[in-house]
This record gives sequence, C-alpha cells and structure tokens, in this order.
Amino acid sequence: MELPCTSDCRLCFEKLCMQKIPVFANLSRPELEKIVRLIVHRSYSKGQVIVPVEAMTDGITIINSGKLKASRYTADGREQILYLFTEGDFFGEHSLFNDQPTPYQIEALTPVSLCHLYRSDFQQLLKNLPDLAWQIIAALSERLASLENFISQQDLDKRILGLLGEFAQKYGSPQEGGLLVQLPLSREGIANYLGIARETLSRKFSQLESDGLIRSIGNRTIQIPDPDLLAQLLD
Amino acid sequence: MELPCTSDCRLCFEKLCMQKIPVFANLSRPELEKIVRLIVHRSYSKGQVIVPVEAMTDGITIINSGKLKASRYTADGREQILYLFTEGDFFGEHSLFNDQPTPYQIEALTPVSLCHLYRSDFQQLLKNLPDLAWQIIAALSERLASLENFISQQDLDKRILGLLGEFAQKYGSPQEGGLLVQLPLSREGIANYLGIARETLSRKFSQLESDGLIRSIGNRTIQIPDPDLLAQLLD
DNA sequence: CGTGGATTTGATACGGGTCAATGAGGGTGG
DNA sequence: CCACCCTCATTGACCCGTATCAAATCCACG
Repeated sequence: MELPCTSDCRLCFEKLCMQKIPVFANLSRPELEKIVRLIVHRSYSKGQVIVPVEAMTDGITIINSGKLKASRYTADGREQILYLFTEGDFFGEHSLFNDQPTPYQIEALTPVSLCHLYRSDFQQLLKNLPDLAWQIIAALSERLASLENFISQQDLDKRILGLLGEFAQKYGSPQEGGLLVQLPLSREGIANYLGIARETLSRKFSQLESDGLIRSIGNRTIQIPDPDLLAQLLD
Repeated sequence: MELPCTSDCRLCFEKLCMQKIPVFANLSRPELEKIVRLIVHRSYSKGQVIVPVEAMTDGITIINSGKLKASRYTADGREQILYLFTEGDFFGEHSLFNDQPTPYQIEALTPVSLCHLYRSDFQQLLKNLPDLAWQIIAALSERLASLENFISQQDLDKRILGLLGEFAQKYGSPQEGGLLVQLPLSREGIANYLGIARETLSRKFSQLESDGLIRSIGNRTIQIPDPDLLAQLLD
C-alpha cells in the first residue's frame, strides 16, 4: 500500500530515490531524512553534457535513474569511454579531494535524474556516517579493479567477449532462442569503450556472428544463443 | 634533540613510521598512539613475493619504507605492472570489501618494511577517524585518475614520455648537465609497466637518445639534459 | 518508400610483436 | 687486476593485427 504524497511531497519522492541507491541502502530512516534535505535534484535529457571536459564539480553526484557515459577525448579527437554509469553509481569524487577538474566528460545516454550533494555537506556526512565512507571506498575499489582488469587484458577478442558478457549480465533478458541483449551504446560507442576503431569492432562482430556466438538484430540489439558458451570462452 | 628509546622502544620506533605516512599525517598524538598498538610490522627482502596471485589479504598494509610493484600475469605469461608503491602507499583494500582476492601480485623491488592493520581494526578505525576515510578515498581517487589517464593515452610515444616525466619527478636529482634519474625498474620492468615488448622500449629509448632527449647511463640510470623540453612535449 | 546517418566490407599501410643474433655490464673466481 | 660468464639490453629482419581511407550497404525514421 502506498502512502499518498502530502504537504511535503518532495520528501516522499526523494526518500524513494535514496533507498534505491546502494551507497545509502544501509542507513536508518532518520539518517535518510537528514540527508534528503541536503540533496539537490537535477534532470537532464538524452545527449546532454552534464559535466563538460575539464570542469570543476562542486560535490558528489549520485545517479537516481538513467544511464550516463564518462569519456575522455584525446588530443587528436578520439573518444575513450571510461565508464558507463547507471542507477546507484556516483561521480564527481575526484574534484572533492584534489581541487582538480574531473578528468572526464559526462554525458547522458538516456534521460537521467541525479541527486547532488555539495562538497561541504558530503564532507560532513562522511564524518557522521562511517558506513557511507565504507560504501564509497568499496565502490572506488570496485571501479579500480575493473580498470586494472581492462589494462591487463591485451587480447582484443577476450576484451570484446568480456564486454559482451558484462552487457549480457546487465542488459540481457532470457528469451526463447537465447539471451536478448539491449546494447547501451552504438557500435561506435562500444568501439570507443574498448579503445579500438569502429571498423575493427564490426569485423570482430561479423566474425562472432559467423561463429554463431551472437546474432545481430538491428543496431542496438544482439542475441546470444548460448550464454554458457560465452562464459566458458572467458575462462 | 632526540629522545632515547626507553622500555617501550617499539612505540617510539613505530611512531616514527606512522608520521611519515600521509594517511596518518593529520592525526593527533593520542590517536596515533592508539593506532600504533594495532599495527603489525613486517619486513621483506628484495625480490620476495609479499602477496601471491589470487591470495586473500586480511587487512590493509601501508608501506613504511621501500618500493614494491603490483602486477598481474596474463594467461600467456605476460606480466602487466599496474602500480609502483612506495613509502606511504597502501594495498589490500580490495579484499576488505569484496571478499575477493587482491587482483594482483605484490613483490618487493627493494628491501621493504610494512605496517599492517587487520581488517576489523581498520574497520574500527574508519568509524572513529573520518579523516582517515577521507584520506583513503582521496588516495583511491588519485589511483583511479592515473589508470584512467593511462587507458585514454593510446599514443605510445606520449605514454613513454609521460612515464619518464613521472620517474623524473619522483626519482630525479638535479645535476650539472641535466636531471639524473635513478630508474626503479629494469627495461623489461618498464616495458611491462607500459604494456609493451622489451624490444620496443629499447627502440624507443634509442630514438629518444638520438633525439637528445635522454642519455642512457648503464641500465638503471638515465640523464635528462632538458627537463623543460620533456614537460613541453607532454603538453 | 526515400533519405541520411550508422554500419559493414574491402584494400592497403604502418606500428609494434616476435624470433634470432649481437652487444654491454656487473659479479665472481683465478 | 683481469678474464670469464651470465644476465640484461640492443639491433635487425620479418610478420601479424589493427588503423585508415574509400566504397557499398543497412537501418531507423519520417
């Protein structure tokens, strides 16, 4: 049974938002209510640049809904996508500690709604909520592990299979005839995520398709007939 | 004037060790003394493997003195060095949160002495010392930034110059005729850090030498006649 | 059903990897 | 102090994989 929104609708809406977010998941109700009052909500539409290159951020931002990409642009204009952020992820932590701009640009891949905490508020929260610190450290450590993994995987085929596996897990839905995966990025996007040329990815995908590992359905969907086989190829 | 070591020599020695470490730098004296009692000291000699591949660590380890390398080994035996750790750096945080082994091996490059905090003690410390959490988050965020940077830099020449710049800054001493840099790794090590073949690095170094950017002195030392030029080439 | 952007395919070039041979440094024992 | 050896580094020849450029084809959307 849902409570109707009364006078302070903002509160009830935002409580909803925060409970979805792992960083705040373990907090007690009074703690949550305290935090809610500090949060600034922001919404963006698909394609909007939320944090431009070299911009300073003034706090930490947690994603309430939607998908974002974080990418760097090299001198010669190539885009390297570093992260795909979704519900529950956060960004902006870098500026908090180093007085340096966030080293990547952040752009909405879908309509997004964000929860923003200002630097001083966040700093205060960290002091009072050791569990929050723990959660943040855990998330960063997880993020580190994924980059470490990326760096030490030279073999392109395995990198691609690894990404497919990740997408399969995050965006796949079981169907007759195999897992149906809604890709979060275009071919160009995937290539930029993997740090390779668009054309190379095409060739690799064609190869995978003729090997029967994937079936391409339009530009944004693939089908994986045998997910176990994929998992197995990843060792 | 130095105080002589009395009955509790361990205390005075260890206090010394902790004050050097940025993570603890801002703590008050009583706080320090509390932590000192939790710390386990360990020493290793050059070449020793401190954390084997896939090993679980049981806490967080802070480096008191010496240099370590953290590396992963790919299926085909290639070594990818991920970090060079020195005085004040820490490792083992990954196991604390994920109940997963640290995703890299750690090996002593020189004789090292380490300060180890057990999981539960560290967890307790985090609760009581918000500043500690802040420091850890800052360090992880710094580490992330350096990996992000590495990943988005495809141009090999710039990657090499970047690493040279880093080494110059960390291990260089000004001399007549240019900055003298004591390399922390062999050529093979540097190649494994950059993720390229030993031979390729040799060729690049030869090129840089004939360009006059560096002068090679034996295997572990280089001279940089014009550090400003190097900085300039990095943009 | 047509149009423009995204994707795929083809041809070619280039950079770094690999293998093999040579060369330099740093210890060790005579 | 020198000769030797072993390890590490350099150089050369060649190969392979990915980038690049150009062209054809596909897909999504109006």
